Amino acid sequence: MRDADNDDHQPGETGGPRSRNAQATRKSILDAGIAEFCEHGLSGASTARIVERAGCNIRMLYHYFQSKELLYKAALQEVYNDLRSQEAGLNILDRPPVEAIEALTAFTYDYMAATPAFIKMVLAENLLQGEFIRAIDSIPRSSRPLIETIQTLLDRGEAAGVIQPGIDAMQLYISIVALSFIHISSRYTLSVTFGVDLSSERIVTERRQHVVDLIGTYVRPKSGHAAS
Amino acid sequence: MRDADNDDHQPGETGGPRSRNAQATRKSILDAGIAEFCEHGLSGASTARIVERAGCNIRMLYHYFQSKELLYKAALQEVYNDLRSQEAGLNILDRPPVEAIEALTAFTYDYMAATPAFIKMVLAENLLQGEFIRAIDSIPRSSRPLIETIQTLLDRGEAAGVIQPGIDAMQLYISIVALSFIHISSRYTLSVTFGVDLSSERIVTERRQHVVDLIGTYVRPKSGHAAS
DNA sequence: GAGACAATTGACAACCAAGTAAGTAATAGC
DNA sequence: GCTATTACTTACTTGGTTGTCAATTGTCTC
Repeated sequence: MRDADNDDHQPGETGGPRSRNAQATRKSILDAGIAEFCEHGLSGASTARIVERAGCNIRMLYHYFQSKELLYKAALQEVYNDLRSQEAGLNILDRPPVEAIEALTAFTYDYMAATPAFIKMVLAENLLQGEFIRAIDSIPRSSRPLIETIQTLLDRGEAAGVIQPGIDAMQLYISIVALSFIHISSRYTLSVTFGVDLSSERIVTERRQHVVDLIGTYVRPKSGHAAS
Repeated sequence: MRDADNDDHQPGETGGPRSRNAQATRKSILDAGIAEFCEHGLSGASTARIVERAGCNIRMLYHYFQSKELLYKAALQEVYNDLRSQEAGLNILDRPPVEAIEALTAFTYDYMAATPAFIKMVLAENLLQGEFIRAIDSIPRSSRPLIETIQTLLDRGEAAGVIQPGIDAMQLYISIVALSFIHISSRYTLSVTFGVDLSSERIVTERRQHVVDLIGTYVRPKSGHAAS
């Protein structure tokens, strides 16, 4: 990304960082934007605070991103790109169906636990009714390949008698996300209404087991003839 | 709170509405506030739009609620009160354990589907890190009675051999909420990434079945000796 | 070292927000 | 009827917002 790209005035490979480090400034603004949007949403975010976090002048934000909304759009794209590229490294098709689905569940759970920024950006975007995510070229239908992979696993497992017939791949994946998502996305409200700290390591670990169990139990055949 | 209910200078029951309808004005501002906070969150909400929706003057908002934040707090309390009072009418302890848990699941699913304002307020409040929900007297630990009810059902079912031993009541309830929540709370982002309209009646109905199934399968004993 | 150009900046304009002061007018009690 | 109360309103202040202009400074090429 650093040098293999689009600067039409690129004066050739010199090896050192360009002038006063434009790429680093851009990145620091993007990161600061993600943090700020996670804490305050789009309308609550302040461009002044963003550049304060980034340690640069407000003018740079407009120089690199034109407007607060375009920065938000770039931030949204960034967090989705990260998820998709991590998913791509999973290769669950190589594994036995039930094991593969449990691995996907564990991966999703761990990803959400490790990446609160993704969840917060998703919350913010849903409060905005998906106004921006629709307009990012790389995102629409980007989950389709994963759904097809899950469907393949379900078909294989069903044929082998190790998976309960009739499970819908999309509903299953939505449920995996749901179970991995809620205790982070609604951490504060749930913690208060239960009187328990859901961020505690004990609860997070217990829940991981619970979620993998729940999905594992669901996909296995009910009638106990798990042969083959 | 101090001004929440019966005015202490209530001059007796006269039958007609009080003077220039103070209660109706207050209620219309509260409702308009809920709608506005659902659409824009706390910081994105505009007091000018709220009073426009409510059909009254901006000064009335400050007269009845003192500030935008206190109106937000009142709105949050309102949506939680509604959920708790509906839950209270369920009486699931009278029913057989598995049936009771499936009924709770169906109720939760239907409530979330029918009450998007609850979900949106929860999202907004979590983006605010639960700053306000903690400060509402009636809410902290308000889910505890329900968790105890679920625990009682699980114990009974376990003793009768109709429920899988070792299930944690809180984790189970979190999962029920999760499964009922996600397709509403993340409707826009999920619809875009899947390329499917999750609000469609077909999907919503299919998902209800899926969720009840998932929970029902999980709580039943795995080893097939569902006796008694 | 000189010059050029890109990265960066301080100061500011235009705007919109929440919240307020001081008043108007409709209703209730006498 | 008249007076006191109080629901309600207009017009405004104050402060923060996004976005911009003109100028400055660092770095690279010559």
